[in-house]
Parts: sequence; C-alpha cells; structure tokens
Amino acid sequence: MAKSSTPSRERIVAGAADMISRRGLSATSIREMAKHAKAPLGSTYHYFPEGKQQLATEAVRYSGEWVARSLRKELEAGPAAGLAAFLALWRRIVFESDFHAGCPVLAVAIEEPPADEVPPALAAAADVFEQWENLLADSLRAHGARAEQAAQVATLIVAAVEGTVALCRAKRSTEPLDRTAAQLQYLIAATIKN
Amino acid sequence: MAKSSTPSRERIVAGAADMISRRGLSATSIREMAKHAKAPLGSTYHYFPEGKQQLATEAVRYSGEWVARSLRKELEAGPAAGLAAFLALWRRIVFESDFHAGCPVLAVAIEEPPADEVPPALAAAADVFEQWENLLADSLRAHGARAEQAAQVATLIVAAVEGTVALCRAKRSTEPLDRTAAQLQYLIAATIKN
DNA sequence: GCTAGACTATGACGATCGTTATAGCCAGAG
DNA sequence: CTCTGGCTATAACGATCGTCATAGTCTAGC
Repeated sequence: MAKSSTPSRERIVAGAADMISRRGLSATSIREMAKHAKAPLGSTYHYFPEGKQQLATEAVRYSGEWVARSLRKELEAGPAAGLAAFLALWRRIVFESDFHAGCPVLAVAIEEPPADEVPPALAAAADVFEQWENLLADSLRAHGARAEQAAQVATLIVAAVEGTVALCRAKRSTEPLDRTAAQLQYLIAATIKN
Repeated sequence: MAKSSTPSRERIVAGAADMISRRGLSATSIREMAKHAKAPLGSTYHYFPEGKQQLATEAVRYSGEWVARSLRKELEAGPAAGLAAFLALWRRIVFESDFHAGCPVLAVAIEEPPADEVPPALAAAADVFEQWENLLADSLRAHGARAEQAAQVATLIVAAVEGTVALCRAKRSTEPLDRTAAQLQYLIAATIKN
C-alpha cells in the first residue's frame, strides 16, 4: 500500500487537533491520539520524533491553516462576509460536537510554558492568531478602513470569537455567538464606512 | 491556634485558582495545589471531600466573585469606568505573571466534560460568565442603552476580554489588550449614547 | 528474489496521577 | 485530667503518563 486514502501522518495530526480542542493539550495523551487515529503508538514517535510538543505544534498549524484557508476564501466577498463565515465555522464546530469541541489554538495558548522558555507549540499558536488577524485587517484596509482601526478591529474579532466559543461551551448554548455576531457585524459596517 | 492569618481552606482555594489559571485544570495536580498553599495533601481531602472537582468548583467561584466585586465597585462610575477597570485587572494579571497566568474560569470552561454530564466546575464557570455579563449589561441599561443592545455588548466585552488575555499570553505581549481596549471603549460610548 | 528502509508491534522504564486508609497530633470543652 | 473532634502525617492502591528500545513485518526498487 503506497498511500492509503488519508495518510496516517495527517490523520494523526488532524485527530490530535480535534482532541486538543476538546480536552486541552495536557489532558490529551499520545496513546489516545494514536488510538483515535487508528495508528499504533510506535508510529507517533516515528512520524513525530520530538514527541508530544512536535505533534501539538503541527496540530496547531494544521487547524490554523485550515481556518485561514476558509477565511481567505470568504474574505474575497468583503470583510462582512469573511466575518460571517468565521462565525459560522466556529458555530458549526461547537454545535456539532454538542459543545464539547472548541479551538485547539486557544487550548494550546493557555498552557503554561516552562519558565523562560517558549515551547514551539505556543509560538505556533501566536503565529496562527497573528495570521488570522492579518487576513482580517488586510481585508478591512482594502475596503477603506484606516490602518490602525483595521488592526484593532481585527484583533477584537479574533479575540471575541475565541472567547465566545468558550462561553458557548460553558453555557451549552450558541446564544453568546449570536450576541457577539450582531455587535461585530455593526462594528465592521462602521469600520469600513469611514 | 484558632485561626491563622489566612485560613488554610481559603489559601488552598486561592492558590488553586492561580494554578488553574496558569496550567489548566487537568494539568494541575492536587498534590501541587496543596504544596503551593503550604497545606498537607491530607487537608485538601479533609476540606474538599468530593476531591478535585469540588476544589475546582470553589476556585472558579472564588475568582468569579473576586472579579465581580471589583467590577461592581468600578461600575458605579459608569460603564466606561467599569470596562477600564476590567481591562486593567486582566492586564495586571497577565503582565505581572510574565504572561503565565490567565483566567481560571476560561481554563475550566474549555475542559471537556464527560458525555451527557455537566461537572459542577463547568456549571460554575457558566454562572460566573453570566454574572459578569449581567453586571455590565445592567450598568449599560442604567445609562440609557436598549436592553438587547446592552446584553449583546456585555457578552461581547466578556468574550473579547477572555479571548484577548489568551492572545496576550500566546504573543507574550499586552498589545492585543491595547487594541481591544480601544475598540471596546468606542463601542461603549456608542452604546450608551443611543 | 533480495535487500533496504519505512512502518508496526510489544513491552518496559520511572514518574506522577486521584483517591483512600489509617494512625497520630493537639487544642478546647467538660 | 480526660476526652472529643478537627486537622495532619504517611503510606499505599491501581492507573496512566511520556518516552524509549527492540524486534518484527512489509513493500519498492534493483
């Protein structure tokens, strides 16, 4: 078998991202990630010789890129459409997992690093947030927003959506997403108008 | 010794809240919480016979009430002052911990619950978020905001601040807080004006 | 067909987890 | 003084953790 329908390595990364988004990094064991991807434990150390940190780093980048792709595509129709897609994407993840899944990037971002050291997974999380913000900010600027305003609004959107997903999980309801959605839509409309 | 300067029980809860805000719930062991509070391991099971879940629940409520107190007090000077205090409080926690600490309520909120069951700590997190939102929404309404708008803005503020704290930790910078602060201030000004 | 190298199978290592049990201490009430 | 009850001390339980080592299987290219 040269290549199975989805290669083992990618299945492991995608599965790891899903599990991390639910339980957090430290509560997700390598054994469970392997089992979830129907891969043997030995394979995880074959594909990711640096161990858990490497796997976490790749999982963060994987979901980061996945979201960025969607964002990039929908932003072609303008910032408001991009925001709507961004919100819909997270609503779907939260709702379809029965409020069990969230954002793996956030989950990794709030793990405490060892003193005076920055683990690669945490650095990857920072990069992913930055990328999402830049996509939104560029689109806002392209539609007439002032540079500083665009940056501020982009950061607010990313932060608010991440926080709202957490609120939804705690309350087992998508209502927080509805509320922030309404306000963020006003905000975008006001931002690209001046 | 009838009562030490700070009672053991409260020291354990406060310490647990701090540790959970840094490492997350599942990465924080009861042994470490006891050691951090200079209390014996046996004492934690004496004060919290339901074990880790109970300790986590009380830690969430403890920090929830602590933030709510500050919020309640500063909101007396109006929504804008309340928001400023809310932001300053989190900025202080993030900065003074060298970007290691965050919000323990968020940390508990994103832990996956067992299927069809809601652990008390998760329910407590939902309550705390609700309480913060209500404090902000009431203040907004008292200053002329429409009821629905007030609720939406309050949810957005709580979610955005929680998310921004996570962004700051990942990026090891307080700049995200500056950006969201600016936008949330505009938003409050616009909300209580109509 | 054979060999090299990618992948898997299996088991073990020390460490730490949540939790419990049991015995001991030690202040304050009687 | 004795005794009771809140708190501590200590050790242990099985389970699971991240990681590593070793031997085995299988396939692609010669």
